[in-house]
This record gives sequence, structure tokens and C-alpha cells, in this order.
Amino acid sequence: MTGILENRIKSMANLSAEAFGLLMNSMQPKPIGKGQYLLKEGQVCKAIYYVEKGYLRTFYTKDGKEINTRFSFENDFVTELKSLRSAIPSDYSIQTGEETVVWEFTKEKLLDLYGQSVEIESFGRNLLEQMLIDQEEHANLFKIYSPTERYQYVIRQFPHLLQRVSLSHLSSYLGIARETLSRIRKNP
Amino acid sequence: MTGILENRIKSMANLSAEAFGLLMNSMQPKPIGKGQYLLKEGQVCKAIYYVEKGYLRTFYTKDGKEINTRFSFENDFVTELKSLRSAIPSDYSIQTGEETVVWEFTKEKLLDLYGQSVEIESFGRNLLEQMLIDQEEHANLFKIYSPTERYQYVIRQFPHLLQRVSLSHLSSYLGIARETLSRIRKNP
DNA sequence: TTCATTTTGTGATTTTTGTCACAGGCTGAT
DNA sequence: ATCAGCCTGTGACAAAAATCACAAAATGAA
Repeated sequence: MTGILENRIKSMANLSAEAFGLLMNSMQPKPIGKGQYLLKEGQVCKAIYYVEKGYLRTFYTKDGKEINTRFSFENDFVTELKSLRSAIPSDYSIQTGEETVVWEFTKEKLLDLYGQSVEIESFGRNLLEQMLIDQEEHANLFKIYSPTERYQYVIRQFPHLLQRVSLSHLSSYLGIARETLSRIRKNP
Repeated sequence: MTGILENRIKSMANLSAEAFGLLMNSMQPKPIGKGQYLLKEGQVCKAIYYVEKGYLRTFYTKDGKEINTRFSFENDFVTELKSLRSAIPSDYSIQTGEETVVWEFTKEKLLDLYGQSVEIESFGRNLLEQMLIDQEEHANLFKIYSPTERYQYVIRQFPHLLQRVSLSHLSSYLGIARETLSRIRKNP
């Protein structure tokens, strides 16, 4: 089913039938087993991914511990932009957290499409804008809210995070020790 | 002097002489006194700003206290994207921290230019990419590092922050109490 | 079901950070 | 030079969170 992706794309840019076809015809859905990697630290990121089903976890390794920097669910786009943009090794890894289906937009193909169609480049710009807004909001969480407030913000805004991501994984994403998060969860 | 801005733009996109002229001819540098506002909470953000001289401070007000979410120095581009994109009231204010000179790219004019020139839209996309990378890096500071480590990171990567921004302003930017930051600063 | 593995809850304790209060410094205007 | 207003340093204390250790619970595979 391509329906969700189609709608997502159409909601972000007014693509003509031609441009839309150009974009969609160059891709296919790609199923990936749970725990598989889309990108490993040290590799160069080659694509932007759209999550149709399942979810992805982006993490950084520090002193042997994994620190989760992002979770990407259905209808989200993900990439490791710093690596993608400059073709440099990534500091982060991207792994599935469930059985997942993604659509892969390779950089090569995207740049080609940008050249062929102004509308697709406009779509790319719109996508980046939305990603940037989300990221800024997330960064400000840490400046504005305490750990407890961050947890409350997440259960209000992103309840699926709690249902699908383990508490251990969520804790590093919120910058809180696992035990502390477990205690926060008990007391409202 | 437009030299810095010219170089910045040229380093981000290969603009033809026509596109470049189109972009530059529609703007002028704008001097702003210290402490003046480019945007106040509740207003709709209308433009992207390029800082030629001085610096800007973006902040959020919580319980009567100002929490700084961003500092933008010479050669940086700044806006309040969520407000700009959707024409909704901003949750943030943007104020100068010194005598400042900015170049104003209004949304209206930019959209017009995007329509006129693919190269300028490409420049816009490149600018967003860079802003997103910076923002992600900043957000991950809070997940990966402790307050002390965040301070050390900042003095290594952005020493000018310490020289030009007051310790009180810097503390909320790093998510640390003013007193704690003062103590961190004493002990290396 | 059973067992091994992973995840979560909880207590005790230490460490870190925040809060409050106030003194000393610096700055800019008169 | 003087003074008001802001910024910074510092002590004492309170609060919050991290760490360590281990038990309980959940999960998944055989």
C-alpha cells in the first residue's frame, strides 16, 4: 500500500501528476527485520527513509552505552543529514525497533530528481522545514523543562513512544537515568 | 560591506550571476540598536535574518523567566521557522544582544524568488539543511553530555559565546542554573 | 511449559544540581 | 566621582537525580 506515503507527499507540496509519478516510480517499499541496521556508525549515509510501518531508532555510542537520539515512526522521514550531506562517516547508527517497512530515497536519485523537477525540489525544501521545526521543538524541551516535565510532555504529545519503546531506550532519549524514569512514571 | 554575505551565499549554492543579483538586489542591510526586538512573542515571524554584525538572542518566557534557546552571531541565518512557515504567533522573541546589522529576507520576497529561480530555491534548501544539522547537533548535546561536559563542549567549539554572552544568559541556553555554571567555570 | 534473557521496580546511598540569600564588582549615566 | 542597576561569586542548605545492587516481572525461544 502506497496510500500513506502518497498522502504525506501531497500534503507537503503541490506536485503535478508528472512530478509525482517521477518521484514514486523510482522507489519501492523495503521490508526490514527487527533489529536490522539501515546505517551503522562509521558508514556514510546514502539515503532518506520514509517509515511506512514499524519504527527506527537512531543512536550514538558513548563509553559503550547507546544513547538514543531519535525515534521515527509511521509516516516519518529519517536520515542522518550530516553524513548524507557531506558524504562523511556517520557518528550515529539507525536500527529498526520492530518489523519495519521503509521507502528508500537515495541521495543520488533525489539530486537527480531535484534537477529534473522544480516541484520535487520544493517538496524537499518543505520536508526539511518540517524536520527542522520538529527538531527545534525537541531541543527546546531540554532547556525549558525538567526531566519530570519532559516525561509529561512526551506522554501528552507522543503517547505511542511509551507503548512501543522500552523504558530503557526512552530514558536516554529524555536524558534521564533509567531508574529515575521508572520512578517518575509511578508518581504522576 | 556585503562581502561576507556574498561569500556565505556563494559557498552554499552555485548561483548564476542573474540569480545572485536577483537575491541581493532585493535586500539592504538594516542596523538595529542593542536591546531592540526583531520579533516579539505573539507576533508572526515574517522573515529570515542574516547577521552581518552583532548578535541575536532567541528566547522563550516561562514563569516570567527568559530561557534562551539560541544565539546567532556574525554570518548566521536566523528565523522562527514554526511561526514563519505557518504564519502563526511565535512562542519566542528575538532580540539583539549588541549593536547589530542584519539583512532581512522576507518570506514574501523569498517565495517570490523561489518561483523565479530554481537556483535560489536550491540555495534555500541548502540553507535549511545546514540549519538542521546544527540544530540536531545542539539537541544531542543534552542527551550525550552532562552539564559540565556541555560547558566544556561550548568553550571548545564556540568560545565567542563566553566572551560575548553574559553568564546568566548562557546558563539557560545550556540548561544549567546560573550559580552552577558559575561554579563549573571555576573548576576546569 | 520451562528456562534463559531482557526489562523493569525499588531501596539505600552518594553525587550533582538547584534554590535562597547576600556581598562584592562592574558598567554606564548623570 | 558617584550612584543605581545589573551581573557574578559564594556559602549553606534543600531537592533532585545518578549510581549501585538486587529482586521481581515480562518476554521469547525451545
